[in-house]
This record gives sequence, C-alpha cells and structure tokens, in this order.
Amino acid sequence: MTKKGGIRLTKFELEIMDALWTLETASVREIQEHLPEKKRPAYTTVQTIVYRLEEKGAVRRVKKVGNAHVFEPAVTRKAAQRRVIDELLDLFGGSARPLMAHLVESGQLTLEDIRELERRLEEIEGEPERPARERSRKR
Amino acid sequence: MTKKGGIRLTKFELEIMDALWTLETASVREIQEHLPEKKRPAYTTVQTIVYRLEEKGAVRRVKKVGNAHVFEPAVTRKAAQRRVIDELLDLFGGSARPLMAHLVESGQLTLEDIRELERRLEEIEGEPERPARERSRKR
DNA sequence: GACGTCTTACTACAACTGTAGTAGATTCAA
DNA sequence: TTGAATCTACTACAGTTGTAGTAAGACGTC
Repeated sequence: MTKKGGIRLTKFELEIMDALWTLETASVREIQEHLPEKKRPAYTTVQTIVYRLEEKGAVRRVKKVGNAHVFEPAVTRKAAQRRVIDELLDLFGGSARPLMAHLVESGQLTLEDIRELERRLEEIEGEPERPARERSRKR
Repeated sequence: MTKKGGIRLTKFELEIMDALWTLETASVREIQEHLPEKKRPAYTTVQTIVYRLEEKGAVRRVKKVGNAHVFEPAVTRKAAQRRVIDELLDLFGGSARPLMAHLVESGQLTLEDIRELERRLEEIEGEPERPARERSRKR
C-alpha cells in the first residue's frame, strides 16, 4: 500500500502546494511569484519549503528548464485536503457530525448550504455504482 | 475586536484541555490520570503543557489543594473548537461549503447526517431570536 | 519533628517550522 | 568569451512542540 495518509503538510506548505496544484508544473521562481504579493516570502524561503516538500514526497522534479528545476505535485489536492480534514475530524471524535453541528451553531453553515448539499448527496447515493472519486466536477 | 481568536492550541494541548473541560477543575495529576492509558505521557510532560497553556491564557490556577495547584479552563471548549474550525476553513477558502463537499464526496457524511442536520437548522432558523446561552454572538 | 511522597519550578533537548543568507555553478546575452 | 543574472545546494537560526528529568520545597503521618 502506498500509504498516502503519511504526508502531513503545514499551512504554509499547503499554500505552496496550492500554487503548484494550480500551476500544475512550476519552478521555484514561478511558485514564489504565484503567491499573493502581500505575504510573499523570499525566493530562498520558498525554495526551502519546496525542498522539504520534496523530502516529504509531496512534490517531485520533472525536468529542467535552463538551470532551473521544474516541479510537479506528487500528491493530489484532494488527498492532501482529505488528510487535513481527517485530522480535524479526529479532534472531533472522528465523526463529521459534531463538526457539522458546530458549523451550524456558529452560523457558518446555512440552511441553503445544507439543502444544496443534500441534493448532491441524493445524486450520489441515488446512483450507487459510479466510482465516485473520479467524478470530475470541472466548471 | 476583542481578539479572542488569539489562542492557538496544538492537538496535544487540546487533549489536555479536553480533560480539563470535562473535569471542569483539576490538578495536573488529575488531568494526567484522565488521559487514556495507552498514550499517557509522564506527569511532568502534562505539567509542562499545562504551564504552557497557562502562559497562553487557556487555563488559570484557581486554588491550591494540599500543595497542588488546581486549574480551570480560561477558554470555552466551544471557542477553542471554533478557532480550530476557522483555521481549517481558511485552508478551504474561508467557506464551509467546499469542506462539506469534501466530506460528502469522501463519504464521511451520509444523507442521514445531512437530513438530521437540516432538521436542526430548521429549528434554529425558524426561531430567530431565541436567547439561548450560546446563540448570542454579540458580547 | 523526621520521613517518605507529591508538587512545583526549572532546565533540557531534539524535531519541526518559518525565514533567509551565502558560495559556487549555470546560463544567457553581448 | 565574459560578465551579469539566476539557481542550486547548503547552512543558520530562532520559535514551537513533544517529551521528560531534577532539585528543592510542602505535606501528612507517626
């Protein structure tokens, strides 16, 4: 088993990954420039994080352009987010319900949100034999 | 803004807080003994965390019993959880919907969960100005 | 009032994070 | 061909976290 759950990413690392997921393939320079100007760290800072991500197996080098390495994600955005969520759920006893309850109580989830969600769920559950995870919802 | 969100707690710190929220008031010893045996850290480890929590303003000493300090939470469980969730939401663009979508897609949220949630939301929204304890976000 | 026992207050320390500087290699433009 | 610009590969360093040891003081028991 490829033990996908093994990669823990910090907030900052996730931001770097975010750039990479968006760009699909990028050099350190491109990643850095893709970060919002307000909080754009030094080039070498980004470089360090990318290297660490490489060590963690979250990105890999694909080729060189000029003398610069070009990286690509080695984990999907979905898998990484999944990991983050699982950890959160852990704090809430492993179940999504208390989390939901919390969101509801704090007003961060409206009735409309829920109804929309329900519709989507009905779709999914109503059509059982479809391999759910690859249903790409491009829009 | 009163900047209540200023206290960031780690997973382990949250576990300690959890014991304290449950016990309401406790000494380091009591907190330690309240942790699950399998992963029960040394007494001084718990002590260190409690001290750090004190520095962070998450707990406070209320009295002494014998020569031991007795602590109590200085932040509510709800507030702390709120903080954790907010941070997660941040990673998901600040909105709860992508998070929900993710839970749904990964099957961590069932149609039944959603329906139950919907019922609860309807109650809440149907009764707008209910002066229940935690509903007042203005203080 | 002397003894173990428990607690406190410190100190320690390695791993992980955020942040970045530097030296030397590589590349490109003139 | 050479000099400037760019990159890579290292190194550095402080703050946070998990984990715990130790010295010294406080307490209850006899």
